[in-house]
Amino acid sequence: MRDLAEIQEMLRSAGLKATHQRLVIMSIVMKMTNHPSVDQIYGEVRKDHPSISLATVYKTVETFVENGLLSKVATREGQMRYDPRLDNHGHIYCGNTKELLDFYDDELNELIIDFFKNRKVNNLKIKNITVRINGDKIDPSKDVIIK
Amino acid sequence: MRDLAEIQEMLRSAGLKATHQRLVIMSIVMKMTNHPSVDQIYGEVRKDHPSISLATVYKTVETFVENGLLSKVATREGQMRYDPRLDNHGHIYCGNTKELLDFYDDELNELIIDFFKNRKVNNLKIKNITVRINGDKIDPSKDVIIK
DNA sequence: CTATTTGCAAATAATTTGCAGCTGG
DNA sequence: CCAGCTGCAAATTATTTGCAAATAG
Repeated sequence: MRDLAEIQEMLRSAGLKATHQRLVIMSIVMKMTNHPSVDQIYGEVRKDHPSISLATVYKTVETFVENGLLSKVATREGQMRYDPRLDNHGHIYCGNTKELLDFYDDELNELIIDFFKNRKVNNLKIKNITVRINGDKIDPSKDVIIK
Repeated sequence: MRDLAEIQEMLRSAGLKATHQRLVIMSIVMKMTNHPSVDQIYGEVRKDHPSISLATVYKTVETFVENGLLSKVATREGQMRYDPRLDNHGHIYCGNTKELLDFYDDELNELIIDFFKNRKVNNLKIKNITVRINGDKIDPSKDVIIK
């Protein structure tokens, strides 16, 4: 768990004012592991800080994305989710539970990087390449585990 | 270009009534190569068939997706697009032009299938695995080519 | 002090719904 | 004929915007 001073520093070095609202929102998003939607973030925020508005949550997470502090992912159904992890990773999307899960696999990353070294993609400046596994959880009360 | 009789047959064998609206919409989606949005489909539809309503286009493409005649993909920004191709393929998304392009690469498919043979994904019924390349077109007037 | 940021309420955009009337088989 | 489909308009949902008041640095 990161403390507020650290988040404050993170915001400053991104050139953003470290407002109360931003500190609250960032610390909550970092606590929520599973790619929350704006509504879910707002739901958490309002518990302790009911005066922070929904519009502020929208504006704030968008600011974070623009400044590279969060990334933004669409689910298969087009709902936007926010992810505090910025490094290269894949996603697992469970259509039945609507969960969007990170998955890390260096071997897969390497495989894909190697693959595209041998292909030439013309007229495109690649920002990133992601692998997404879509499926349904068999037992919704248990976790998905890759090994 | 597929003819109407063929589409009619396709609808019937999916257990759907071959209505005028469905024939028009399906033939237009099959003509549009680059993953149209509902609005883009509606834009084409109304040229020749101004009496077909937007709501009908929404309902119809959704019916097609439910019956496996089209697939539905969200762009990185969460906009829904419809794709007449159902086989396994990757997507290239150009952030600047908002184009969503199919890309076929058997070698990559095979690589990924092999990779997941050696991984065990527990508690998930996998529906599909897709690779998405996100980037920006360098020259928006030219095509992206992979070779 | 002042450029940014916030909260509110209203605006916009995308999609869904209820229901009466139409139509394919 | 009649279950399923369509068109319309209204409802819902998600997100954005304009602007006056608040505030970080």
